[in-house]
Amino acid sequence: MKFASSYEPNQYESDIYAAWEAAGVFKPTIPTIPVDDNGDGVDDRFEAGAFETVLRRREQEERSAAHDDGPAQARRESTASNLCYSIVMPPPNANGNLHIGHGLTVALEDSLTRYYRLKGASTWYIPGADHAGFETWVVYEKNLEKSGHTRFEYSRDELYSRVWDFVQMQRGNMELQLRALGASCSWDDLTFTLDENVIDRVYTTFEKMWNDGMIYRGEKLVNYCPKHQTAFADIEVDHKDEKGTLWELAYDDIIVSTTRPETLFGDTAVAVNPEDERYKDMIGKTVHLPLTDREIPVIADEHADPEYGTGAVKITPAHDFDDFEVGNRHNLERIQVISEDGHMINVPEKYLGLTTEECRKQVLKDLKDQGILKGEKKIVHSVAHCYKCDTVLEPMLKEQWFVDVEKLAKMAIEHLENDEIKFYPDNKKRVVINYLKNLKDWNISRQIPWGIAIPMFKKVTEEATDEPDWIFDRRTNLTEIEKSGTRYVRDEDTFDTWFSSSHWPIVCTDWSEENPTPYYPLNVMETAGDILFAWVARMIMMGVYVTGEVPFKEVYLHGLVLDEHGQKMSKSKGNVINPMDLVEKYGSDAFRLGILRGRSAGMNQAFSENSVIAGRNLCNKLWNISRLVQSIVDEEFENSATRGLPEATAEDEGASPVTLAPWDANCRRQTGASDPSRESTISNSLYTTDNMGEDWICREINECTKQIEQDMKDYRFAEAVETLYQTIWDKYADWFLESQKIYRNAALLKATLEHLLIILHPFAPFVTETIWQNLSWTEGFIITQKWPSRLNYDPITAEQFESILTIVSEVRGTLQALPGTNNANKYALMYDNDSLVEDNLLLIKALTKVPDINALDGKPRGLRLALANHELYLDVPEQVVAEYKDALTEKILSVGRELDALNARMMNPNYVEKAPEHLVKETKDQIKEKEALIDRLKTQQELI
RNA sequence: GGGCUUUUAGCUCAGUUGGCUAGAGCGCAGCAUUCACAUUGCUGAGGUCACAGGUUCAAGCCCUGUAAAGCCCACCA
Repeated sequence: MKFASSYEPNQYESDIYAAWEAAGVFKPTIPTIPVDDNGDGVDDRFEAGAFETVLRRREQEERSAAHDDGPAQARRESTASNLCYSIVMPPPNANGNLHIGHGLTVALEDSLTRYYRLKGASTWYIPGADHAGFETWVVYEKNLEKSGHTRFEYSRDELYSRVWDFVQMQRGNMELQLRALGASCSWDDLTFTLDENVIDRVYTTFEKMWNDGMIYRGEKLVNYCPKHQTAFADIEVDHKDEKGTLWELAYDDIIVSTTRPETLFGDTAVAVNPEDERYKDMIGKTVHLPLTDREIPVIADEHADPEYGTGAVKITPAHDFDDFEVGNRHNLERIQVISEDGHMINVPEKYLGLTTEECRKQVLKDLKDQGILKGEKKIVHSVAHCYKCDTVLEPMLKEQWFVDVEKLAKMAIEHLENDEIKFYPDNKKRVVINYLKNLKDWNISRQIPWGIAIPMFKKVTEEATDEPDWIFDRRTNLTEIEKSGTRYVRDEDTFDTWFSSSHWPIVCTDWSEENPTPYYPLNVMETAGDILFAWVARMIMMGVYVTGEVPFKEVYLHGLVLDEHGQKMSKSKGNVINPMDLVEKYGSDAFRLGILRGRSAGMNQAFSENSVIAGRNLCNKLWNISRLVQSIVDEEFENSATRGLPEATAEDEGASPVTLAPWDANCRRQTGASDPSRESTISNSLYTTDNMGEDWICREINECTKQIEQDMKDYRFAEAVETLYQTIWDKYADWFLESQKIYRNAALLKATLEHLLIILHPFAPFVTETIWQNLSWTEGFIITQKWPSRLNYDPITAEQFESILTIVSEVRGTLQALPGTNNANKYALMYDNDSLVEDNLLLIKALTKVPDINALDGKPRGLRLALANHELYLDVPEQVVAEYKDALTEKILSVGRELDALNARMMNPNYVEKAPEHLVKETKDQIKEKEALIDRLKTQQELI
């Protein structure tokens, strides 16, 4: 016996993965770089006919799902991109560990990759690693502080190289974990977000934008974390509702409302609504700013809401986003009173150097003493927090680089409205368009060293020349450069990580204008729904801007993986599930099957260990199915000389160049091959279907395969897994294999098992490959097999088998319901004039476990089964039948209720008139059947 | 304020263009045991499909409204 009695994933998974990797099966089969082997000056990948066999298969598929073809579609027709399937991995943190979300991502992406690989595409699943700018920086800075140092002791370049070393030391776990999850990605093509080609591409884009006038330097308010001393993009800000106080302060005759009294030193106006009668007379006058000797003007601006607070608002353009806008409209001075490390500056001596919090207390005290504080109210308002350290963010006036997004957004919207990207779930497309329509200019400067340096240099001002103040230059390894005799120093800031990430599909596929690749646009972008704006929207803008084409044809967004009670996982709640623990405990396949179960696009959904256990059970079931099938096939083929099994012709074989030696009894790989004569017989056998169950299982497997094809097209992973689960377990094992214990059909067993293994492989790669190798019927890896074509069967016999299923189920149910236990082998079954039963005596006997099945001799006796079309009796003594009487009455009643409902439907003239004909006919048939059934049950009842 | 999503069995979810006598897994109850598999097999219980109206021969599905839960964007002096 080659197979152990249960499947132990840990014994096989890493070996299997290593074998795949060594054989190079993860690499795309169509080259990713241009080739011109025939020397005709044309990129061979784009020549039609180069991959005829694949193309033919593709065409068939395309034809069945033909849809309108835009110009881009037409251009790609008959080119290599038609045969390619590309997908990039959202890069996990290079020096981190994978969390449950990565587990889901890999399960989804790798299932797609493996499916399309089996379908014959040249698949390219491109792995990535993220330098995780801010995250990594925070961790590094914490370490630095622990060792008693601060970032200010080092230059930017020193810090960069220190973090680089730090990351290198920590690296590697993530890649190992991706392997453990079975990700069939092309490791040679792993892209790190700080790779040279990434930086290069980012600089090229930046230069293009600079030349196009889309980059500007501006002093604007940005959200600034005083602790981390860096600015954030709007999208990185965590808004939280908090309780606060609204204070009312008397600025002479006007009472203003504020939540931030300490910023009053930065006030340069008081605004009232132009329509507000209360303050009309004040407009244009000045008021005294408390605690200072300044006078500030009263201005009219729509921003002041007469309904809110006192209707008058102090304006601090340097420390509030709305006030900044008001300041711009009225040309107000911006006075910065809070420094970048959160202390008071440009304020009277008394307050100088206080933290904002200390200052607020002092200011309130002084205002109260002077009678200026007129009132306070508790309110709830939303406050911006640092998403990393939870510090309250300070709106800070800073010179930063901005991208004018108007053109970018407009182009992206055009392509989106042109339906060039299909979204799953589809409502997200509208959400993205809406976001892009309201997008504000994008602050791309970050004040952290760990990232891509902004390639801008500032003129050293002492030297007065006509040269521009800022110039673009790629030499960011230098802090200072000279150009046209003028000295320039490098801007110390780095790019917002999303600026470079937005190039991901371009850099991963190595697209360039000179060498467009058939792998761009990607077939699908699969990622988490919560980075729809930060990443997906930006990739679309950047893709269109750089390449003129959308970066991907479809977007699949997954939701959050919640805990088993639908709660968000968090360290503080202690409900975090580590995917690697589950892989360790139940195997990679079990994890993948478990996490895909019950999951649909865009939804935050619960996940529990139970679903992984269900997955593990399926793997074990499949393992044992294979064990049984192999034992039958082995036995049958040993006698095959006398049986004369037919042989397949050459074109039915799926030859593959890679071979693995089979495992021995201890599931370790042997060096030698197994008996070649036996192997060739098995691998060449063709099947015929000899009985109804065989036709039936072929039909069911075909249905299942078709279903999976549709599900994969629609990204319905959970449904695909569900279908497989039921086909393998309920149909193949519980019915077909049970019947094969009676009628053995080795060639069919082989064909069907291989078929099932292949269609399960995208979801459970390890167990299917392990079994494939153990069976060693067909050469090569399962991962590179062909997606199976339909099995041949006779539909009429397949349908007839359903009757057997009904009979067997009814016998089992009735036996259970009869008084007493263990009834199965007590009572014989009798049939009257029923050829279906007569022809399948052995099978029915085996499935029902009744001791005997006989033709009825003489008058009917015993218990008649509740079957409309079959005359079957259980040979039960009258006394037992009498005890069963209540159950029988209940059955008659329940069938009667069903019959009433059907009759009511037919009594409705509108139904008969308007419903489709086939439904009316169906109802009529059902009525006939129910009537017959009731009739039989009633005779039975009278017999008692 | 604007937008999105969800509500179906004890739990987690399916239910695709209306044809439903509403399904699955887990859980629960009963029965089985030298069988490929106890990570098993068989049988069963369990649902006014959130609520109220409407359209239709027919509504879990379509329309209108209500309620509850969750999310996103904007505002919040």
